[in-house]
Amino acid sequence: MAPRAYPWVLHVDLDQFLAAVEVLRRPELAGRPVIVGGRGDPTERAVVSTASYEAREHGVRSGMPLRIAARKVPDAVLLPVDHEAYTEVSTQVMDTLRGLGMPAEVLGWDEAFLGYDGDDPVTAARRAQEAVLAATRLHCSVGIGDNKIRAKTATGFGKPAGVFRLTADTWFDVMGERPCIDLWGVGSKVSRRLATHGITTVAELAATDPGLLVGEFGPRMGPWYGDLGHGRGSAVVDDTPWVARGHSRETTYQHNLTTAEEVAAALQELVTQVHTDTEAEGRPVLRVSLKVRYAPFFTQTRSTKLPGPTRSREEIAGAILALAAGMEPGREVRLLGVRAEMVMPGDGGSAERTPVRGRI
DNA sequence: TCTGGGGTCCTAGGACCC
DNA sequence: TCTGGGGTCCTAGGACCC
Repeated sequence: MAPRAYPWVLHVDLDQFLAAVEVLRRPELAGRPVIVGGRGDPTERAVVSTASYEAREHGVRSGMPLRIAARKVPDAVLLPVDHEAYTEVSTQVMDTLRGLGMPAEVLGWDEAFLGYDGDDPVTAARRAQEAVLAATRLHCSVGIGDNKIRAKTATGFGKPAGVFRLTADTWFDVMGERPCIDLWGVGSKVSRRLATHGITTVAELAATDPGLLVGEFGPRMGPWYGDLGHGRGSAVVDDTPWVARGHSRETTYQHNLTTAEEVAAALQELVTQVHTDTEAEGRPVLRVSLKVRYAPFFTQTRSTKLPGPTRSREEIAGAILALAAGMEPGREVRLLGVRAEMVMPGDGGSAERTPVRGRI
């Protein structure tokens, strides 16, 4: 199906996805606080990926250091992240959704937009929930909106396992008095910058002079934030398969690297991983970047355009090592990362991009 | 409390060219 | 001797999301 706008957009979001998958294969964990993150070892440098609702009751959140989470909930079950397992279940979920006859735009492991062209979106949402439950025994929440922003926002009010509808007519009743940071795309930094202009709620953001927002955030982001305040956005659901612009691998080392030899060996490993990822797609690499996080937590990135597209591991390694030559000697390294940007299919590597912010 | 990993897009400044 | 204006490319950094 060619991407097009739909009168209704459904946003399907699995409830506590990683934790739910773990409980599925270990039913004795049902009802217990389950925390999935890192290698499941709270003494390591790692963070929480997903916590079950029982663990969230104790204040555990995604992104929290595993050590802190374990301290908050001493009797929690800590489990390692199992990418393969989640990918497999995610594929089942997305195939199930596509089987409903609506286009599905997949957002990650556990989320998708569906386009619905009919007059009973609530029934369509219930059908999606039932189908996912029947196929995988997983519960999901569904937000219904007249565009993607409102559908995505609605989902939060439907959790867990519910359905919620949000449209232009109800947007300000539901969201108007909420803080701007509740908006999808507004984080802590932007919310603070808005606050310096006295803008703290969604309704205030919507009422702000667009010129002020352009002055503060630039010609693209300014109008984007203004629209966000109104809940305005695209209703186009695009189910064409995702094509990555690049691949990256990074590692936070359990013990800081201290010697040039350690750094060189670690970079070779990361280059090999990234090269394997890009080769899996058979697409040449055009640009590489090196990310270095020095202890205690200072991050730098360096990137370079390659002389031409290449599929050679050695050429990529050479470019990364050249960038690494600029590293500060003698400084302990907490993290190293390597990224490779590939030529986009059907493109010499210089074609214009379709901006997602303008599309969503 | 001490901060993962894999992605995307936007902005800004400098270089370079006409 | 002091110095325009616009366009494009490249790189670094910022912000956000799942």
